[in-house]
Amino acid sequence: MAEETRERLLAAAQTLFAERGFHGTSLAHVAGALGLTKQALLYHFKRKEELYGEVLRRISARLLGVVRGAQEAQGPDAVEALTEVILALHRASQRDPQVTRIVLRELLDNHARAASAKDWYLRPLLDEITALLRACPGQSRASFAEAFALTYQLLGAVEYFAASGETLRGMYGEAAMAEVAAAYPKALRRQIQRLAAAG
Amino acid sequence: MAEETRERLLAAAQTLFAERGFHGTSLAHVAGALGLTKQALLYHFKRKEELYGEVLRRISARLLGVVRGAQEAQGPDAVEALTEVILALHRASQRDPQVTRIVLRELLDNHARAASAKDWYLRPLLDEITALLRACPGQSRASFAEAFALTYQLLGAVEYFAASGETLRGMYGEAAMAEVAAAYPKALRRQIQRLAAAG
DNA sequence: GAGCGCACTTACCGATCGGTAAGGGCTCAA
DNA sequence: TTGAGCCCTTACCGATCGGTAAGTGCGCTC
Repeated sequence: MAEETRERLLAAAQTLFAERGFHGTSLAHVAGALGLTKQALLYHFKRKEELYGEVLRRISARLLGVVRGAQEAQGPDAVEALTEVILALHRASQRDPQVTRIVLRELLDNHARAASAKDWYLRPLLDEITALLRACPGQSRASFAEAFALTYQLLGAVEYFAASGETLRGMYGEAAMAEVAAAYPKALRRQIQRLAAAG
Repeated sequence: MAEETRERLLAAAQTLFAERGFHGTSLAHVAGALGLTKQALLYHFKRKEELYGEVLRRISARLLGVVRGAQEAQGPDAVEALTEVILALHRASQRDPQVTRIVLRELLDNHARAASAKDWYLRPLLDEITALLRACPGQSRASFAEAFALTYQLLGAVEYFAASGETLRGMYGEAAMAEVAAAYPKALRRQIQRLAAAG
């Protein structure tokens, strides 16, 4: 079946793009991961950019799903919803660091392209978190810029940590980093509560 | 003079590595930025890795200089010193986003290599910030893991924002992002004071 | 002014890149 | 039994990659 091969190719491509980036990943390498030739890959995706674009599209849909899901699981309380959204992003990024890696790479590689695209694929995510933040009692009088700065601090804290995971484990050891990983969501939660609470 | 050419090659290489990554940067491209052939570059640096390594070495030395400088400019007050260190890193990353981009790329590309290197070139930076944090009254009873989590949240907030600058400007416009950039150090300062203060 | 070495060139190498062209084997319908 | 179409193959293309080998011109020393 073509559909199954397509899925497996996309999975292999996601792994390799995350690991080695767009330039560092060859079509032959992706196809080889399934025991196929690169022409089999080119049969399913006409160009390398098409393959990459499809990987990105699925990632962005999935991230948005994480955010929406966390948001809906909570009631209308903005602080709780914001907390759950950030923690859900943190959990997702820890469970599957590939996604974080690719998002970061996209930020680095295609900042020129992304800059001209008003509708960057992560923008809905940013806008939703910022809106949630401004709905919190502690930030009710915050300007867009102030709320956005806080959004980015939260997002940066989540994503940067996820991207660093493997390096940190190598540096400090598995045990020490397990402790840090346990402390991380608690610290995130505390930070959100401090800045979201009234007063 | 050889030394001057070497410096200019390193500067060009830094720009291109930041922009397109290790795999996406060719020796011919770096040399071409100076109007030279790639063999001129290979005369000064025997291998591509040697060029890249030298760029990394200078960046790490410079970052450590920023941290040490900010630390020494302050008195023995840990909260003030920590604040100044983080803000100095923020200013440096805003002034010269290339450095941030390369550090992030290194995190993504060489996590396997970096993981086996116990002395990753950014480790002193992490350790110093963590030590500063634990010297703050609000964190005096924090474990290493707890303090390290906070360190990484601060660092992530600084670096992720710097790496995103160009994309964000393209998405939200120059004016809006100028406001955010103005709000950012204030938000960082507030966050540090909240978590570092006694109580 | 002959010789020497520094800084750089042209010429070339094999490997690998993304992508095209053409064909082969398989299934299934008529 | 034949023909169509799907999925994948081998064969090949020009461009570009990092890197080697062998000069070349220029300035300096003796």
